[in-house]
Amino acid sequence: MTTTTDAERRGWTQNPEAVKQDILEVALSEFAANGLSGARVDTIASRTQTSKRMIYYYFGDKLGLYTRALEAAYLKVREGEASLDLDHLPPREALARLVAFTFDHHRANPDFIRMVMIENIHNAENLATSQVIRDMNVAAIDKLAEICRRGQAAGVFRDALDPVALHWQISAASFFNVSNRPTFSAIFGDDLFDDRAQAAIRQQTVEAVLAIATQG
Amino acid sequence: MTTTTDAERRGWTQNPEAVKQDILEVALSEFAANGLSGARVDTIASRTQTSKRMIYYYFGDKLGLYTRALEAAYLKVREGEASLDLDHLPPREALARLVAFTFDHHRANPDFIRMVMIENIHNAENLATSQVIRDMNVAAIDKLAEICRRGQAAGVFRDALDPVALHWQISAASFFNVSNRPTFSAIFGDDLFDDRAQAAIRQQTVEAVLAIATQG
DNA sequence: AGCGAAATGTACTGACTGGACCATTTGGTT
DNA sequence: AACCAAATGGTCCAGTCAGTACATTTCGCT
Repeated sequence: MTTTTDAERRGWTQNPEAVKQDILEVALSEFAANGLSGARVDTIASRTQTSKRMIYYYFGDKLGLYTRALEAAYLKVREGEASLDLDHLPPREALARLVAFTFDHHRANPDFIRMVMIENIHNAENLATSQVIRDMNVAAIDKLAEICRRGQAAGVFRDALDPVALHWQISAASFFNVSNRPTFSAIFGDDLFDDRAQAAIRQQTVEAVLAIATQG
Repeated sequence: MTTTTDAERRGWTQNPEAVKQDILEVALSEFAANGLSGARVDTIASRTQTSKRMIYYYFGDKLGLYTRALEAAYLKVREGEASLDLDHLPPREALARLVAFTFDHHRANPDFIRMVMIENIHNAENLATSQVIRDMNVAAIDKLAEICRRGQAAGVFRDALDPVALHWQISAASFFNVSNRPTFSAIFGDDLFDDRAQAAIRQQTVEAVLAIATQG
């Protein structure tokens, strides 16, 4: 992870990258847990190997730190998605796999979901300034667009099928499943969130998306 | 602040209910806009006809005010839903109408959506303590359960059809459409949120839900 | 016509919190 | 081996904000 092997002696050694990374990771979890205004810079600092001084040294201010943490969250999730290869599957199967994968992947990354929730509360003001994030996301939809193209060429998908609208459907289900779990289970109980029920929900979602995509 | 003439001074009539209502409405919009920790009690007070003193007099503390505002948001939305009568429609049409209505209704109540988002950020801790809200929501699903029952009796819906799981699907689409609009349009542009595109998304959602419900 | 409880106004405070300041150490370069 | 910029530590400050103390007004009830 870091080269802190010989750097562990004495109080501290200069290690800018490791310090930045340390701060970012703690900040991400703290912002995800408490929101932008709810998070405390002092708390972040205390959970770090370094000090508050370093936060301001590297990130300028609280908002700067938040923005970088947001980028880090997107980056981490998009990296996880990159491993998915669907080119060898026929269109319907590829789409089904993509939906199931997205569903599971969101479930596995609650911190990312929470960061996006928080960003939405703030009207995406900070995300809007990050070209990095926009590029990442536009790239993320390419995989889906390619599946749509193949499906239409094969005549199994509708002609009027907008990849963005389809992405919207997939995201809606996968995102909501994580973002609204607290209120949903407070009202209706936890039953829908155990592994068996989640598998059923996922299957339901796959079917719903396939129904939308399929040539009627 | 200003010299009080007799006319102005008369405005000082005791009117507890109106004062409470005034505070609640302002609080709702302020909490919805800025979140629990982001909202400022002083700002709420200043936008009110009354003073900060009254907020603490009637609501105890910030969290108490927030909880009451959350309840008010739920109440307002559930009232709007009550007007929907679907008993005279056949099951499939009733379900289609319910989905379309929910989609539009969520769109029309962004403050409610934002309050629920905020509550999810806080792990529904405050919602969990409010029996009022739980009752309201459980009642809200009755309408859907009745449609499911009729559809199954008529043989047009699947036997294994959980009303709660179906409600989950409907909510996911309708909620996400409002909650994630900022990030979504920051990344993919506003196109998906003009009236024409929204009508298409709504239709897509209706089809998706019908596909799930329909006897396969 | 006045008593008392409810309702309201004004001014204040104690704690928290983001951020700044100054001093010190490190490590590469000359 | 001296120097300097980058990196780090420790401490403090100035503004903000939730909440409070104290005083005053209203009004239903006798």
